[in-house]
Amino acid sequence: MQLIDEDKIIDISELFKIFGDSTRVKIINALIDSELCVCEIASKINVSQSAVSHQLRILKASKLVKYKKNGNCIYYSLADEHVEKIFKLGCEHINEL
Amino acid sequence: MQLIDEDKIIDISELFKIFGDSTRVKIINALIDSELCVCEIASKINVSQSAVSHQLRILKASKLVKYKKNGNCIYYSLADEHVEKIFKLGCEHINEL
DNA sequence: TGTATATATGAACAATTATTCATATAGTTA
DNA sequence: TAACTATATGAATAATTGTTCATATATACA
Repeated sequence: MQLIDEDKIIDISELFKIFGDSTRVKIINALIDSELCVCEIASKINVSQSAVSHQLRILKASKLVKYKKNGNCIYYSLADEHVEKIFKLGCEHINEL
Repeated sequence: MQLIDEDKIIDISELFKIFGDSTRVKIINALIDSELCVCEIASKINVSQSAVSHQLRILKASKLVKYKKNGNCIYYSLADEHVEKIFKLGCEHINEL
């Protein structure tokens, strides 16, 4: 007997799909320590501003990051503790292989 | 200061990529309850035998499932408690959105 | 107002990937 | 051995997706 219906399964796979790209994971990893603006993220993870912006859009749409304006910079941070939890569980698994 | 190097980030994203497909998540969900052979999985989640077999190959290669032979059936089960943990954390996140 | 900086976005392209279909392999049983 | 069942796999196809490049938008500051 399955407790989880098909729609939810798709939502879950969509969630993990977001974590399934190295640029996005780099962004998430960078934001664990502190909130950062777009160009700080780009330089920290060594990815073009455009690519970071495209990926932030996806992270934003999935509500995995939040942001606030400050001057003409936009500071991004992780949306909630779930994001870090999922990321860290992934780390753990990798470390134990 | 990042604690996690680039190689590991890629490994982590590769791991989540595996969870980022609904057929694979359906298989994982089906295997939480009990071990199942290929055709049982296929009929339980309503996906063709070939598609299930292709995805099991990927899950096997990532060491997320293990298997044993019994007669001419091959029974698959989740490799370790991490797999279920990651899946359930994904569920939790979805349920709280 | 004009210039510089920060961010977002559309289009194009390349690469990856999941499914289907056909078929191969292997074990079981009559 | 022959027929049947279970599983795996290669090739082809369609769809998705990440990056780049060019450019748009918006804010700050001189």
